[in-house]
Amino acid sequence: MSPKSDGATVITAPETDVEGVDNEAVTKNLVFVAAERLFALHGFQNVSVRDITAAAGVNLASVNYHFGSKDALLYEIFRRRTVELNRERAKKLHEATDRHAGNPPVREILAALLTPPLKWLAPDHERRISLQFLIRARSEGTDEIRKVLQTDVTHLRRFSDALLKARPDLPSEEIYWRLHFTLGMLHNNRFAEFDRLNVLSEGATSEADVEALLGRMLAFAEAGFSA
Amino acid sequence: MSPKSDGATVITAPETDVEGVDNEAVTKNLVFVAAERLFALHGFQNVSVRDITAAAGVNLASVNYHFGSKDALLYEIFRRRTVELNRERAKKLHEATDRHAGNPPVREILAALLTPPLKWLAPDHERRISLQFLIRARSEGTDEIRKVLQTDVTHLRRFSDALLKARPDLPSEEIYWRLHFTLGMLHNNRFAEFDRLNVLSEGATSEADVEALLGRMLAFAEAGFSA
DNA sequence: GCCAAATTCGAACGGCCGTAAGACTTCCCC
DNA sequence: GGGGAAGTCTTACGGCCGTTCGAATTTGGC
Repeated sequence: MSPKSDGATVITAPETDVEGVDNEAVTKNLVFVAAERLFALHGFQNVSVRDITAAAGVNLASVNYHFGSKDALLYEIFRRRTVELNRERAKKLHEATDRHAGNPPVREILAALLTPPLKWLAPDHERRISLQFLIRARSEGTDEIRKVLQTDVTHLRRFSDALLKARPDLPSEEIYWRLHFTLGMLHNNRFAEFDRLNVLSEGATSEADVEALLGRMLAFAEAGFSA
Repeated sequence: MSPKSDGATVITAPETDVEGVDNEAVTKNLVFVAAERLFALHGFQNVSVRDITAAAGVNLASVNYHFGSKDALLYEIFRRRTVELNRERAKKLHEATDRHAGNPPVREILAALLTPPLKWLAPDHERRISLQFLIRARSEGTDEIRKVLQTDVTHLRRFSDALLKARPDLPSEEIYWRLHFTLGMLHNNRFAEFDRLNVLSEGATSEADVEALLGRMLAFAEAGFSA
């Protein structure tokens, strides 16, 4: 990506802290934020350590000093954002469970799964770029990330269990497949796919209204589960 | 990917011809088949020209001699497989249109869109690896591929037009969004995602039965369009 | 204000990459 | 069977990559 420009090459006001507060200007945080942004926009393989440190305005050796390696940096960003996103989802699922005496309907379960990432997608949301990062990391990440995605399904199981309970009439495999389909819909929300959709619809579709998008996705997925 | 092994490192019986017949052992075809396979399994960036030529059992310079560059090789594979897949889809859509006096129902349109790629997904289908290649190339490809995907929507428009006609009651934007969702479901059919699903379902799901998978996807998507 | 630890810095190393140059071989047409 | 084109081979070039090293600098506790 070297020949390209990036708007602002130096991150002046990162909105994310690495460990606590008052470390906005700390090198480690500058690297974290710049790397997340560049990985999300251009992909892991297309961004070099030099690109990251240049964008962050720090020394080349910073990545290896603070994170150990480029791979470890990617993994740390991935881990933190995943935890953050899944915590929001789990909280929503928990609330829905409380609201419905331990057995929420399909729509509420799907809402708990889809609402947090779609909220992040809003144009002015501070996690907008993080969501793009997560989507990319899922398919372009390192072997370690891929292994974690395949191995650690504890978070996802909360949702499949809830769905199994909400639809005891369906064969369990059917539940898993429909969950798989729903996740496919979600992970298709990449900038590039939106651009393609906008060309196809000649501007009739706008992903800026995430509330509307969430409503459409929920309606589509819920109908799919009721098939 | 150099440290890894790949089962068979030398392609002995390629099932694809570059231009006509009787060129199974021709260098260009050996490169084409080996590259498609390696790109599909490991991704474009993780496969070097040396990996390809070694797997094909040909000289290092073959890629640049026959295709011009590594990028051009990727693009040629992408273009050929895309044309082939879209031809099958267009044929099915055309047949459905004939069968229904120019106005096929939603399910038949979706079947024309989904059946060819899902057929390719069958364990013994000769295009199984090609489909994985196409899915990967869509998100990991070069700038040129990404530009083509965004610019050339003529093929996709055949399907959106058919859907608009089948559901004139729906706002056009709604049609485009639901088509976008359906494509998301389709593009989620990667080996890695199947593995994850199998772990989650503890083996209850099997992607080997593509007929059943097609039926599930069609049912889910059709229900989504009927929401 | 001192000292040790933590951090930042400039510079370079070894390695793999895509590509090209040039010699050599094979093929095919006349 | 001779000659030119097409294809194959060896070799290496220039470049960017992730990482590391040792020196310089800053930081924080006393």
